[in-house]
Amino acid sequence: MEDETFDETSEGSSVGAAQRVFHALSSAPRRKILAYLSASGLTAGEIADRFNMSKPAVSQHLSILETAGLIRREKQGQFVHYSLIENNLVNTLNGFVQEVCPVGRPIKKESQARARAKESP
Amino acid sequence: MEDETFDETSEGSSVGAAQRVFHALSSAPRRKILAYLSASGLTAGEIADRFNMSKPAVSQHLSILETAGLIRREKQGQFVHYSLIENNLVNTLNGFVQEVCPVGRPIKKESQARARAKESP
DNA sequence: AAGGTAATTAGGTAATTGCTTAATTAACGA
DNA sequence: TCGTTAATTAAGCAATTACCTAATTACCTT
Repeated sequence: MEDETFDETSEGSSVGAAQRVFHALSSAPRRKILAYLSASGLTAGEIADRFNMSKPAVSQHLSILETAGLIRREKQGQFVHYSLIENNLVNTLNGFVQEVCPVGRPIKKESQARARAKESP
Repeated sequence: MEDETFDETSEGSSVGAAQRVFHALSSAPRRKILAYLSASGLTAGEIADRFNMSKPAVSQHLSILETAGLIRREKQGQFVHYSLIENNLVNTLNGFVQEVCPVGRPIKKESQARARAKESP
């Protein structure tokens, strides 16, 4: 059993990757940050400017997203540049859906339906 | 703009569907419940038996999952039968991934890869 | 109607979250 | 080297969460 997705109730080890990802996604500001980064990489300051929230607060959100493996941090001079790592998000969510809705059926169909809807409006 | 996914920062109305789903998923016990229900419907008691947690605690988790539209509650005599609603989960997660990783590309590919992996081991 | 079981609601508490402001670290430019 | 800007770390606080036990509601059986 190479599960890991649901075993994080057991107190044995640290928090588990899936738990980190789902926790990261449970916050509206953090999802909003992901959405911003999906368009282009941004510095911490540029991200903070888009929120009614102190810079340190945004910085914490960024660190949670980074720990979850959803974004990447790159120091460039005095700026810190953040960008999206799509893979972990897609793998985790998809893995979970596969677990809960056995076989790829539902999400594949939905995904295709949505793709069609976007192509032909 | 019929977004709604990221607008829940605005204090206008109540909590927003996506927020409820993501919050519901941020808890390991709740994800575990969904996994149990993916195999078959269960009564509240049968679910509680699978956890080292009081019945009322499990009941709360069930109510959060129900409010998020992820599970369905059906009273059958003195028992309460719970079962999965796949649609909301799939729609929300997929919608979010579409938002963050534009066009259906990544999750569709991943989904297919995983489906293949399960079919031919 | 009485007693038993299933489940939820109510009330309380310790731990965690999500922010704030102040202090610190690091890099740039004159 | 000094002042400025970018970003994080630190410290503190109000509000929320996640659980518990006790009480309640609903239904079934006799």
